[in-house]
Amino acid sequence: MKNQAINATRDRITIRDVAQDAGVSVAAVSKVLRNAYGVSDILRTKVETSIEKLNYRPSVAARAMRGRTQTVGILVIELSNPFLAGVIEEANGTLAESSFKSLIGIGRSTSPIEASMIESMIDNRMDGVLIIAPRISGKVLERYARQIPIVVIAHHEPHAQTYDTVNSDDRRGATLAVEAALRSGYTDIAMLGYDLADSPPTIVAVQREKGYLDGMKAAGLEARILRLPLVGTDRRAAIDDFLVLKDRPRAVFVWSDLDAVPLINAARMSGLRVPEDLAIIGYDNSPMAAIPLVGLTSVDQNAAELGRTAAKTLLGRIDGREEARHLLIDPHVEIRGST
DNA sequence: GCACAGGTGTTCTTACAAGA
DNA sequence: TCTTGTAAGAACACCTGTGC
Repeated sequence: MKNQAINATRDRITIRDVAQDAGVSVAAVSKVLRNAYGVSDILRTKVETSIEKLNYRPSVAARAMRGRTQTVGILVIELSNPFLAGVIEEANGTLAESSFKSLIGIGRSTSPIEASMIESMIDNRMDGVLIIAPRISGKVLERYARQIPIVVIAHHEPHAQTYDTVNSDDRRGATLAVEAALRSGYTDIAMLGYDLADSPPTIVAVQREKGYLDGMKAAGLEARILRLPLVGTDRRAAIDDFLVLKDRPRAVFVWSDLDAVPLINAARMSGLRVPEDLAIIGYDNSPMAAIPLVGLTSVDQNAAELGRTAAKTLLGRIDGREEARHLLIDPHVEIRGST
């Protein structure tokens, strides 16, 4: 086993092999790789020919010893949320423009797994970590951020000192949803949230509840929050129960399209007319909400802008910026048939 | 046998000297 | 002045020697 490992190391093509094949020094190869000043076209051609011939790839581990690996970890809560795809795609594209590669880890909505993933990213000497909607506490993130640059999306912690946050203004977005319902003539507006008992105060759902309460208070209306079971559990029965409530509201703001899309589907399947019997507003403006047969009015938190801004913020951290930044991106409501 | 310190190997980068 | 090479250095894992 040990011999195999040694052979694997020796079989690897190194910068020395390239230098020997091209008939130049190791330093010359290093300069070509880094596109450094002072390299003639002839030398560059020689080196590039040998790199291609030997199929050489620089060792990330060895580069890490000198400083950067040019890799960034992206840690996501899960992959079933279609909204996240837009964030990841834009972040990945922005990082690629700066020659950084991104590797994705899935936290599966549990703090220990998220912590383990972050530690692996640190151990693999990644240059930074982009975390989307973590369950892990801000205190723990502060600790990790002393070891590696961290930017967090969908995590409201405006007082964090060692890491940056980039968020949609979730509180404002929820207020906009209430205002959109009011403009459509609804006054009996409830919110469908979920059980926040074991959730940290930094999660987006908490901000969205505050925004809903702000909107209802400003309109002089009574707020009413109904709760589904925890995210990750089967909530179909709870949605069905909501639809047959005797005092079912005329309009409902749902904390996320993750629940709003199943709700609109269940409502129609049970014979309810949307929006005539029940108006529904979601949050995220996920691709599913935009499908004409779904036609869900939803708060758009601009996934592409979130991903792009977060990636740029992380690159700034990697470049040595030390003061924390906490950025909010303006949401807007995308009106469709469900209201 | 264990802990500790120092040495060695690995891969790449960088400062600076030398040659055309 | 531009191009290239040498030597030193960085940072880690692993190895070896020494003393208790």
